[in-house]
Order: sequence, then C-alpha cells, then structure tokens
Amino acid sequence: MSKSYSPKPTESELEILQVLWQKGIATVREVHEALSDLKDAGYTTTLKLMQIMHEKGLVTRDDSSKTHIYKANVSKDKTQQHIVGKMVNSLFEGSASQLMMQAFGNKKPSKKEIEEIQQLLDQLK
Amino acid sequence: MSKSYSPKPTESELEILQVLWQKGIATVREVHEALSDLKDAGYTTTLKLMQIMHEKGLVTRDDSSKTHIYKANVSKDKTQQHIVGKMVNSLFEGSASQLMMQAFGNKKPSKKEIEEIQQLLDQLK
DNA sequence: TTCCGTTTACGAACCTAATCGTACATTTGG
DNA sequence: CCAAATGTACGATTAGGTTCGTAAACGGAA
Repeated sequence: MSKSYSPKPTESELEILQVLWQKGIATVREVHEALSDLKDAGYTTTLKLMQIMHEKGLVTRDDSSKTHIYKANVSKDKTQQHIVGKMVNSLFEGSASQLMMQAFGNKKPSKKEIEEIQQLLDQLK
Repeated sequence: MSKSYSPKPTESELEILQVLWQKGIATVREVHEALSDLKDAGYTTTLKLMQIMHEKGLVTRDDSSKTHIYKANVSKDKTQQHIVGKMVNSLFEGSASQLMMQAFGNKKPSKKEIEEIQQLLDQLK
C-alpha cells in the first residue's frame, strides 16, 4: 500500500525542505542556521514550521533523543515536478516549451547548460 | 520615465489576468462568466478582486460608463518571466535547464514542441 | 545538586488573501 | 412610472501561513 501525497509545501516550508534535501538529515538548529543568512526569523519560528511540517507528513523525525532529527519525507523530484506541472498548466496552457522560452527569455544559459539541454532533447527525439 | 512594477499577482489575480490577456478588455461580468466553469465564486468576489487589482495597478479600467471596462496593466510576458524567474532561483538554484528537465520529466512533448525547443536552442548557441 | 543554556511544546497575535452579505445607484423592460 | 435586474462600493468574516513570547523539560558543567 502506498501513501498518496499532496505535496503542497508553502514558501517557507520549501526553504526548509531545500536544506533537508541538501543535508539529508538535520536538527532544527542546523536548519535554522542554514537559513539564517537567507532570512532572519527567530529560532522558534523555524521550530514551529518544522513541527507543522511533521504534522503534515512533509518530514519525518527521530525523537528518540532529546534533540529531534528531521528528514524530508517528500522527494525533491516529485515536489519540483508537482510545482512546475501546476505552473505549466496554469500559466502556459500546458506547453512546457513555452515555459522554457520564458525561462531563457532574459538570461543566457551557460555552455554547460546548453549541452545538457541538447542532450535531453536528443533523448526525447 | 518608466514605471517600475512589482508584478506579484496572487493565484486568484492570475486567473483573472489570464482572462484579460485573452479577451483584451472585459467587464467584471465577462470575467466572472469566463471563470465560472473553472471555479464557483460569487459575482461580488470577482468584483472585489478586480477592484483590489485596480488599486494595485495590475489592471486599468474605464469607468466613464456605468459598467466599468477592465484591461490588464501588466504584460503576460513580464508576468510569466517574473514568476518563472522566481521559481528558477528558489527551486532550481538558478539553473533553467534543470527546471526544463523537470518540466519534461513525466510528460513527453509533441513533435512540434521539440522542434520549437531545438530552434530556440540553435538560436542560443 | 544547582544553575544555565538548549530544546520542545503550545498558544496568541498578526498579516494577507479570499469570500460573501448588504446597501445603494443605475439601467431596463413592462 | 415602477419593479426587477444589474452594477459598484464597502465592510465583516473566514482561513491559512508566519511570527514570536512564554513555559516546561532536559542536559551538562561547575
């Protein structure tokens, strides 16, 4: 039996997920520190958010020791796809290529990026 | 002197903008009708939203006659770019090609779409 | 043991977005 | 002309997300 998720993290929750995806596992303090140069919220704010995320099932935690250890419970890929997919449908009438043109509209990709895209494109053909 | 916009329309405002972009100009009722099969909110809800959008400068209106006529005051392109840009930065670490891969991750683009992308790609090289 | 720093838990306050009820003005059809 | 329909304006309410203050539990160091 598989869980059916509705991965709809909010803006703040997404920031926290980024840290967890990058670190693998982390305590509240570690997440808070990592976020500290991005935004300056109090420690309890981060704590509260992570508690809420736990209730929602966005993260799991090991609370066997005093200091709880958190871990993302939604995959980066799935979450990205969900959000991008929503955007493609709501803003670009389902056309991913249109989305791409806007993504590259004002800022040139690097050589490496161009190669990556070409590679993906060849694969699609 | 040019106006400096902060085009940060909300979800509901975006839905209304879609209609205005498509129709060019429209009354509240026309927008409301167009949205009616997408969502079922009361007429005054749509009205209120459009009034707020007017305050924010997201739309302009001609109120010379009793029934006001609205028009989008932010371009589709600019708005799309703004939102996509934000997403690239917050979710994809600035890599538009990564965004693209997610966009095409689960659903195959049509032949036509592939050609469009190839064309854009050649142009970038 | 006692004190201090760290951590969790919980609730309150605040903000923004969204929705709707109601009042009032204007237009239209009979 | 009168009533119904249509339109705008405005305020109240609800809901979700974010922030923080405070209290209580715990752990380690003196």
